[in-house]
Amino acid sequence: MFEATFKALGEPTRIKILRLLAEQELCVCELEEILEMSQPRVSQHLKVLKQAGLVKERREAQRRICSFDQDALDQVFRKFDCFMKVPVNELPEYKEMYLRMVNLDENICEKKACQKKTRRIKPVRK
Amino acid sequence: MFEATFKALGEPTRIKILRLLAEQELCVCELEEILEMSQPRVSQHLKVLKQAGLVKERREAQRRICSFDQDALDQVFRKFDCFMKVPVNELPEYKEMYLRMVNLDENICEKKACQKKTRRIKPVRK
DNA sequence: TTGTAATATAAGTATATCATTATATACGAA
DNA sequence: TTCGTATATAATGATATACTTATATTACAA
Repeated sequence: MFEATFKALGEPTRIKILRLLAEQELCVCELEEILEMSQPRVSQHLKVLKQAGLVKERREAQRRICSFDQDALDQVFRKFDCFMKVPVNELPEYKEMYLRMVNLDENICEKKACQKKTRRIKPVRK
Repeated sequence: MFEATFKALGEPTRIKILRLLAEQELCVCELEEILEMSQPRVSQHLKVLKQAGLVKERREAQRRICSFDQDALDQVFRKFDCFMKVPVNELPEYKEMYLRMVNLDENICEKKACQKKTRRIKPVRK
């Protein structure tokens, strides 16, 4: 859910595009000029941003005017904040992990080390 | 600056680790058990999270106990929010882009199309 | 209806990232 | 000081991502 958003934000070119769009709406061609980047490069990054819901598009003649969706971003951040702060046992997708967490053995590490030892056929220590 | 953070958050395994650490501090071995993942896998993702400043580490005998740094995350988000909301001409690293933006030619697209046309040696249209 | 502007997509390549297996390191206990 | 636990790192392979060049698509204008 927020993965696409964070991935989109984790790339410098996309950050630049987003920052410019936060200032004013721009078409692909204008971004190309401002960023001094090739048209496919801009276009491809815009696609990622649109799929992440961070950029909206409006058409005007042949141009596609892009704009930054601040509300969408705020919403993702709010959701992420909730996700991180709610007790983990209230997250269905973490149910199994939660059970393993509360049932953690004090000596879990030693047990694992033991497993490794038996698995290790040829230790070959220098 | 926030790039490392967003990159770190844009990966499902790291999100899981972070979410678990938000519940309680855990050592590598315990994460390994809860996530049912290999030790190097957990260790490598933790490294990314630590480098992004999202995870802190405390030593206790041989174990390294990891914890989630909520304050660091909050701070990154606040900084990002400022970055996105401040006027772009106040961002030194955007100075040149800003100048190109305010000097945008109305007919920038047509000019670019013209450049392409002269560059295109062999159009070879089917 | 055809040409062209504006943008998207495809193909190819280079680099980055993720996972695994194997090995190294660091430190405490015996 | 040696052994074993806990973790880190290296090497490798597979997949993903970013960028370029080339081409396709779409819609307006003549």
